Amino acid sequence: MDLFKESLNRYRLRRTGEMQVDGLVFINEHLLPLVKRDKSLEQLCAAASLPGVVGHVCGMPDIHEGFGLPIGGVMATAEGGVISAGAVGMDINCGVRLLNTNIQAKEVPIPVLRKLLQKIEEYVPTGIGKKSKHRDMDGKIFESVIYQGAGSLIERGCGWSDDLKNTEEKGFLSGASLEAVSRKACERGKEQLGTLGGGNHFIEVQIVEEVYSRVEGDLFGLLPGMLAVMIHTGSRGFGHQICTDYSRSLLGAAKRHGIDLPNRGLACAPVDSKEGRDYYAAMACAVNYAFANRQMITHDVRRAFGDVFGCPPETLGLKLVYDVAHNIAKWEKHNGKKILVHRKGATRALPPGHPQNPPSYIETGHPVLVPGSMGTASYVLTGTEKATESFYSANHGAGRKMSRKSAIKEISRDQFESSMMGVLYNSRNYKELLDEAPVAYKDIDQVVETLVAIGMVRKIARLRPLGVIKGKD
DNA sequence: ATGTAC
Repeated sequence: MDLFKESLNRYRLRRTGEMQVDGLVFINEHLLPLVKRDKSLEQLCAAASLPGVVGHVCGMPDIHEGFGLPIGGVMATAEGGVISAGAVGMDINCGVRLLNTNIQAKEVPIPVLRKLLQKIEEYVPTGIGKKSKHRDMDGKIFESVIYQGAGSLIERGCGWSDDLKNTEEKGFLSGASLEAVSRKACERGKEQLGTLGGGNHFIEVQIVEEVYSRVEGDLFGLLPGMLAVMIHTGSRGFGHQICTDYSRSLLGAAKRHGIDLPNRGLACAPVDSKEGRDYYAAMACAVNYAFANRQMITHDVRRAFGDVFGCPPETLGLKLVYDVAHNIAKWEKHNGKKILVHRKGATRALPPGHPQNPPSYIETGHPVLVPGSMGTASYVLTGTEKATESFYSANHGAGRKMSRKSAIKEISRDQFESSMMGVLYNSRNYKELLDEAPVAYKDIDQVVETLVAIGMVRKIARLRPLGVIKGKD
């Protein structure tokens, strides 16, 4: 593997062997050794060998090994190129949304915060395999969610009209078709709308700890000392099943279309083939489902705030700052060409003035939401014109540095508890949260500063967790 | 990430 430093925090993986394009890795000296311990750079090289890949295959500073494309990877293909399920990820449209509030954190004593977390948990089922409490949301409503995304729920009173304009793609991707989705996936999906899930998914009550740029902070409704709520979840068992189904069928498709796969995780088919079109249609279903899932949880979080503070939720602010997808493939125009950008553990980060920004954020660029690990800070960023090489993408979080298995084995109780000082969390048994312990993740400040130093993103605000809800069994 | 199994 031929990796060399080209400029500050920017490394080139030069084309060798089957690679069609170079790779670019945005990383600093502190993070690079962590990345070299796993197979993520090899996985970038493998992705660079797929037919029709264009530009550079990119690695973000939070990159780590995944199934197919590494998490923290961006791969774009041209019309006539391929689409790959493993380059989107298991959790299709895993993403983050942020709500602001007009509540001063210092006015909320710990017992009230605890009550708030309990009330949210009462409304939002958390953990693997959990089912929706919105039993009225199955059947017909499932179908409208699949085709209309978050808007379908807002029409039904589970949200405010402004929510949609502050959601990436207005909460819906066109081209969805349930005909491309297995019955099994639908059965799983129907039962899980409005559930959090497990793993790195969370709902956090945060304090706006620092605002770096007043103009954007004011525009996003993020003022120092105020409470905010961050929601991190995706398409649950629905998207997972779709990825599982297509990872298999795309293997056969690749073979039929004469594509020599570097590994099974990158199973793919030409975008204009039957299999490629079907995967896109199924992925769009899961994208819309995930936007709706975050919308439903938003609705439940607002209800919980209203209950605990004893007033209508809209009097507490609770406006949707933004909602971004972290795992998605989308047709976008770059340099005048229509390309299919696969982002897996990467966030779109449009620069100011870009027409795809919502009108209210056109002057600044939309908020880029980057969650830290449980117990550590999250960031709100904006994109810049310098991120053209990554197709206007930024990192999606801190990124793991330990596997779940080794985290459970190696992290002590003392280490866990000291890393969670000052943060409420919903478990008495620290062991069930060990795989998500802050020490299992890279340093979020290092990760964010890597891109800030290059000028690919700007810091707007830093949010510190006060209370976190994680999924557990 | 995930009813951690075809």
